[in-house]
Amino acid sequence: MGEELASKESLITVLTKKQQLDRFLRQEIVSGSIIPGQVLPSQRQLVDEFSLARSSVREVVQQLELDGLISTAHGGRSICQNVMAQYIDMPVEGVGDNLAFQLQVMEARAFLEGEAAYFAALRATDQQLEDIAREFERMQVRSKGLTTLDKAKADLRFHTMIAESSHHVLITSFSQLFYNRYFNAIYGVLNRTLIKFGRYPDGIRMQHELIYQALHKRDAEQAKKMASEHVLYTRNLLESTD
Amino acid sequence: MGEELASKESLITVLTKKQQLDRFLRQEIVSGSIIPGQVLPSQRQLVDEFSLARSSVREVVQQLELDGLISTAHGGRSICQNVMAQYIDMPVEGVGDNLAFQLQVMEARAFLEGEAAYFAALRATDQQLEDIAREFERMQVRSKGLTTLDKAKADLRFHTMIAESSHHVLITSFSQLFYNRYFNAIYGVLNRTLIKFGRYPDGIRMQHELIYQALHKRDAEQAKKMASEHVLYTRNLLESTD
DNA sequence: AGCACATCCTTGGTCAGACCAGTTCTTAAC
DNA sequence: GTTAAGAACTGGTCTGACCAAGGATGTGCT
Repeated sequence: MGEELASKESLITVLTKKQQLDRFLRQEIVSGSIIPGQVLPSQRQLVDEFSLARSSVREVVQQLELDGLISTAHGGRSICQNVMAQYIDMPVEGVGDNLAFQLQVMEARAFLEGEAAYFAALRATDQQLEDIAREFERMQVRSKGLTTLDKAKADLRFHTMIAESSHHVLITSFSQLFYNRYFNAIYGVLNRTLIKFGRYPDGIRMQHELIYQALHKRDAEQAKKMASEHVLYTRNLLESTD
Repeated sequence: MGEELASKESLITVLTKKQQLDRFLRQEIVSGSIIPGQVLPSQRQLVDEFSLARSSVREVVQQLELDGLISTAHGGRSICQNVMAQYIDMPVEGVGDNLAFQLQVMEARAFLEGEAAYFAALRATDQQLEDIAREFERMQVRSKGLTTLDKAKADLRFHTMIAESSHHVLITSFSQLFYNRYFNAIYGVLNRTLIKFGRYPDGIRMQHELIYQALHKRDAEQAKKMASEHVLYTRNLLESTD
């Protein structure tokens, strides 16, 4: 019984500085404060901030690398890795133009956008909401003079910012991969709607606004609904061009 | 997969001393040169033998610990901690022989095998399909002279290869844990069928072949069906021994 | 003898400071 | 504006030291 007490005490014992650093970095990554692709604080910075020897900092950082959460490069900075990247390998090429495939992509995207918006509404910083608002305004102002490709990129950026604001490592990671991988498919959707209607439907602009408003009010359910509907709207546009 | 990359690298670049030490220690453990419970060379010994700084030795040793291969104790020696033992030994004694438990295991396995086969049909590399074919042939050729235990291991290996071919992290991870943890239960199934019928029923061999054929044709639905049926067949055999 | 206790040596854990070898940002020359 | 040299980073490794926690040893006592 004395042993049990002792073990309970061990649960209470304060974290060592090394453990604090480990927990801090993992928290930063998992919570989305450090987004995949962003750099981590340098080891020497961490030495100062956590009052540790660099050898100890290195052991923590090295473990993160072995866990696949970050990558280090001799001479360069340590970079937060996309945790999904190692698991996802989409081997098929050339399917970006396939309509059925594009429809599938939109299905997945509807779910993803919904989740991203949901968490973004809950967890986005005020700064991030401002950034999203600014990006949204820019999209409208410049919408006249843009090519379809630029439109697609702007659309991508808008949704990427929302995903990053979710502070959810899985959503951020997956959306990064997703968008990069299937940009062509998304671009194809915009192109088809342009061909069919001669211009981009007003619905898209309106939906973007509804999404932003829900985010601004931090109405998570509404944000999820709007984001999901937006994608499904685009999906239906796509299907109707068939 | 990681092994392939690592071995390819080793053909090109010379191993660093750190990598040499890492490989040496893992080899000692995996090959059984260092038996579970035995002590590892002290870090200072390794410093001398491999002409490394102790900080570098520590980084290697620490990784082994985090991989669960060894345990370290402040002031004491580092001790080999073979991972296999912890999974193959059943946590609760006698539960491996419990029929109801075995039936439950088979239920779960039916689902798992189905999913694994489904994704394997879609995503296995040609190399992996060849490996599975070769393993399948070996199972048949040597089937006469094998003990029940060897049979169970071969069966396990066959299904493990399929799971790994699924390229699906959840399936792979779970099946690894699952198989290791409930190996005894699976072994019990084979043993019961042997006791009841005096030999292994032909159905199993045939079903294995059907699974492989579906994989070879990359017919995902068929593969899922065959794999699931195979396990349910074994499950029914088990139940009929009651 | 057998047992308890203090001691010393070895071990793993941590630290500080240094050097090397790459990368990245500045800056000055063109 | 471009480009090339260099300064100022970065991560990777090394050295040598100290600390704290076993484990072994020896001593003293009963």
